[in-house]
Amino acid sequence: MSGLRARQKADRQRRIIEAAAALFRDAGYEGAKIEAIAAQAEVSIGTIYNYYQNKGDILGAIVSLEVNEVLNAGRGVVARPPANVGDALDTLTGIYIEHSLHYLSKEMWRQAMAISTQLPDSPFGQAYTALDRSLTEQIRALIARLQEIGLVRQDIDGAALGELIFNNMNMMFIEFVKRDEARIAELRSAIRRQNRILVAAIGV
Amino acid sequence: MSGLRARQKADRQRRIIEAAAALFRDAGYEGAKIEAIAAQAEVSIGTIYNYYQNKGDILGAIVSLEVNEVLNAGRGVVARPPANVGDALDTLTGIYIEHSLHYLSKEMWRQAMAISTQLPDSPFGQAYTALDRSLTEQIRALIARLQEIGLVRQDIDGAALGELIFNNMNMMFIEFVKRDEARIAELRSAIRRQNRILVAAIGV
DNA sequence: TTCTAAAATTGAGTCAATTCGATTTTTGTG
DNA sequence: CACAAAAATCGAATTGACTCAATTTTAGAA
Repeated sequence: MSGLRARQKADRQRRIIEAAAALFRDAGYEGAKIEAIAAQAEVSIGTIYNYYQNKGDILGAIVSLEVNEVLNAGRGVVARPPANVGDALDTLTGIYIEHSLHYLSKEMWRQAMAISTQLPDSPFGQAYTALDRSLTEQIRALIARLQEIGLVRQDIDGAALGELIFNNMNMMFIEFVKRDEARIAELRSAIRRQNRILVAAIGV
Repeated sequence: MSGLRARQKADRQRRIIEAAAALFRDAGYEGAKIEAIAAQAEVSIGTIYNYYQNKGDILGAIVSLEVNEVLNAGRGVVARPPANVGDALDTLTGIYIEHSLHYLSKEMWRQAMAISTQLPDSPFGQAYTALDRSLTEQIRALIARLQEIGLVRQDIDGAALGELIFNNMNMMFIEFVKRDEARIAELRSAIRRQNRILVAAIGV
């Protein structure tokens, strides 16, 4: 059986995440005091630190949920890509970007990115790096798929290309979340413009 | 005349920066307490906050010095680029990367990057964004130069290409400073490998 | 059921960045 | 030189993330 202790643990963890997500959304990351999260989750401050090493890790848990959803959504595109290199890249990129602000505000993204650079060895820092790598791998998989189909030249270094595309998209996304007034549509078209150079170079 | 007040101000500012730079280097960013910086600079805590909005801005002032040096070093390459697209990009990128750890440790870079994402509207956040833009502009200038010389095709969208190259390099640099064990040589060769795809595509 | 060790919770206390009102210094005017 | 306004300095008090030793709860053996 699943034991009382295990059940309580799962329940407390869920309450902490729910309380934190609500407060991050309403008050912002800085505005959400640990004391308030603890009160809302009906646990003590100490318990929160028993579950998470620091405030950033709580945000990290929420970010991971989001990015994993994005990765899932991307699988479909890799499996059945549009029959055109430019569209294929744009569709995958589009899924990433459109989903990105579903649960996380720009401020939450900024904090998450900052923490992952500041503390690359913390649990969240490592998880974030792993998520970035998964996204890179998914783009590489798309390119490999396009090479199989014959839409991308076989002699292209797919691994390097995938990383290049991811890095550029990611950097554009970072700039995007840094400017509150930046719009998703502009971000997508800027990335499309940059990818166009690559598309011309790698198509058969 | 330059007034007592103005002279004292400049002198205090210099002392704060010198004290902070020394302590950041010796104790790390987190380890350098504001109280210690104040003591070493022979000013009070309050005075430090009169000159800088927060601890991050002090680091920001130091980072700006460094990046401006890098930009200066880059001018020479743009003026007289190597007679080969791949080498031209590699030389400029190389200057950026080799200089980067001259005054700033990886930990200082991590903190600086984190702060610039976390607080994009703080004085340092805006300065950092401006520095990134200047680097992008310099790469664009190099490409424009290569187009003039006839080494890069005229019909290439130089602005988009420059941004693409900068974004990729910058993202690689971020990953580099996140891993203490990463080596400069590996970073450069990874970037060269990615640029190779572009070089093949844009050369005449 | 009773008891003990292990696991988990708790919140008062610590630490360091940042604030802010009182105090001091500089400037320029008469 | 004397003086008042402006500019700058100062550090004690505030704030909020995080720690840790004491306490409570659970598991499971006898």
